[in-house]
Amino acid sequence: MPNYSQELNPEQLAVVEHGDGPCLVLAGAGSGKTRTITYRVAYLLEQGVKPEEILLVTFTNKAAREMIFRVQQLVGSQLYLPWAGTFHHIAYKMLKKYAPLLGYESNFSILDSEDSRNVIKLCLKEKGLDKKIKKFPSARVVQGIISFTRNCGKPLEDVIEDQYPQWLQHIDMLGSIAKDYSQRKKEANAMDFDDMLVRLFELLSQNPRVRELFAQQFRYVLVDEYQDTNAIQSAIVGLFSSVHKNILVVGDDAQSIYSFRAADIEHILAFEKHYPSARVFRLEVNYRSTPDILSLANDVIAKNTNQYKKELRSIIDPHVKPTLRVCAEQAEEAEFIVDEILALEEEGVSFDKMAVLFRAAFHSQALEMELVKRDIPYEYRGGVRFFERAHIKDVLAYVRIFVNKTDTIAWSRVLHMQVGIGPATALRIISSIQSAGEIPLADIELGLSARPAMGWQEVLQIWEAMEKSDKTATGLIGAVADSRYEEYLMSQFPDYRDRMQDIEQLALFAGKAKDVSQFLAEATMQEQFRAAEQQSETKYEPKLVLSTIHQAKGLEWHAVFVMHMAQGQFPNERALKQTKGLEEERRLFYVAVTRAKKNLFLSYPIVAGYKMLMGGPSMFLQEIDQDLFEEQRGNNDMDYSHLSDADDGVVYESLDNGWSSPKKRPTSFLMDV
DNA sequence: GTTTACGCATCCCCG
DNA sequence: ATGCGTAAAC
Repeated sequence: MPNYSQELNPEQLAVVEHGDGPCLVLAGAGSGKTRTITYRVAYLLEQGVKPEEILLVTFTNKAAREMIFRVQQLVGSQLYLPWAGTFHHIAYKMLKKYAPLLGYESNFSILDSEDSRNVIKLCLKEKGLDKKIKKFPSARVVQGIISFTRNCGKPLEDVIEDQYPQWLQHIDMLGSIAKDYSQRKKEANAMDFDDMLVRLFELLSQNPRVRELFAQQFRYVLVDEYQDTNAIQSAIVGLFSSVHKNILVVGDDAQSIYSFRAADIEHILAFEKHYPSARVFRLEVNYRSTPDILSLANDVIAKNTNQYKKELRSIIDPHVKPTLRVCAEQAEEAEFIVDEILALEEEGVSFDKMAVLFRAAFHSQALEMELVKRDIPYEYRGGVRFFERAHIKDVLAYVRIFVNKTDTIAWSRVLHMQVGIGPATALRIISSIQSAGEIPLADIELGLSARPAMGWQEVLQIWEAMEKSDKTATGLIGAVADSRYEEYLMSQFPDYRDRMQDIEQLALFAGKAKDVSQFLAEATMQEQFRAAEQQSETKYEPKLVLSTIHQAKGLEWHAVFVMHMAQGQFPNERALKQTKGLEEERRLFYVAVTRAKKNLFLSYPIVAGYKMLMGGPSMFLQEIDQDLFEEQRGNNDMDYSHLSDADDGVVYESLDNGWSSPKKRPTSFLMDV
């Protein structure tokens, strides 16, 4: 059993030993938040609370795994916390059981965001909106509008007025598309990510008996990262704790950075209003960063007004002031970063103890070129997730139709893989299957001509192989892979060997799942699983981390570089147009600097690429106390006078392959049309 | 009528 | 890299 008073500081201890009732824990960056939660759980268990009486909601799967692991270490046994996980995991578990109450079959499919976008494309096409008759938002934008609306709990009109005023004239059409989209999903017995939350809320609010059952069971509700919850999540949490009122939320309003997916800082700020009897605790002792870094961080966040005032205190000895490096251009910024990294490595800081952070993914392009040139191993956090790779999704689509024959989205994917079957034939086959109901696939009359018929036969062969398998997730994947899929990959892609290896990894992952639906759900809900290729590396090699700031949240490194701190880039121009956008950008900067333990380097280029004038230093650099960092300038002083007449000739050109824009923009790119 | 091949725009703010 | 619109091929 842990020795609480010895292993926790007084602030943390107070939270852990808090009795009953609502409770808000404002946990600053690096203040031992995870530690506090895990000790709290251990404490509750020690008080005789049963594992199934604790609901522990986290933001990511990784956080859930880590907390479960650490609680296990504390209580020293193979403890099972059945209700610890992300909102989506918990929702899935409940929805699976109560699907019929909501009009779903319990074998419902889960659509990932690409699937859902494809359905929206169909809806748009149906309305004749695919042609550019009149300007209409793209499928991606429509998806964003619908998703945001559902998560923030406001009417569509409000969301469009606030966030998408340029589409106000299409408001009725958008509403109609949202309806069509919803209906298509329902017909396919499928839920998208938002449905997982919306349907759970429906289940609890419309079925008092179900709500009572869970609310009675959950004597203690704990929510991590509460500053990033959206309206529907916050409502769900409220329902779960409606009987015992033992709701403990942990978060840091200063790190609320997910408003683009409807997270709202107001939930944490208004917690006391919502739960008037709430006790508030603050964790302000920071175990991560030097005082030099924290002084800068505190000064950054002090510029925000909509927040709980906090002051992080360091317990570490001073080290060095943060550095601000003003660079002539992107290449020099990259060189500077690489030079510093090599110098630190020389001092014994290995590459994996350092990270370069940036506001937007493409900011790292110039740096990556330099890293390749200088032969520095790095890993880019981001890119296509394992379960979103095309070939993985192909195989999953076969498994999905096997589990849920009405999954038209998966069917469409399966059919389009066949040569000879295009959109028209696919549609015909899908509607035949839908109306056929329980009739075996092979018996369905389709009346196809020769070429499509051949493709269909191949699908049937794979289906039969799945029928003959042991029907476990691993067996089904094997059946698909052993059938014609390898040939298909071979015919389509030169790198088919790598792709087949991924599918082996998939089969391996499938071995861990309870049953096939569980496997499919896990696969779709694993937001950050990319382990396959990393684990199969022959030798472990420490790598420098490149990451967006969003992805860096919750992590820490010995040395952190925040690059591209130029006006227009960070704060991001588009983000500034949002209401309360500036404060969120500032929080993002705060998140970035609080990742650093010992060394913090800030940098920005004056020009980037060819003839592109950056906007000078970020306002975040200008507004803070200039004594809090050491400013350095590059050696090669350049003459920028030729750029000052940046009239309508200024062109935004990115450096390489990616996608350079050939069109001239009417004004500086900073205006961002 | 359907499918496929090919050129060109677009994806990039953030998960 | 991917996704689309268009035009040739089945």
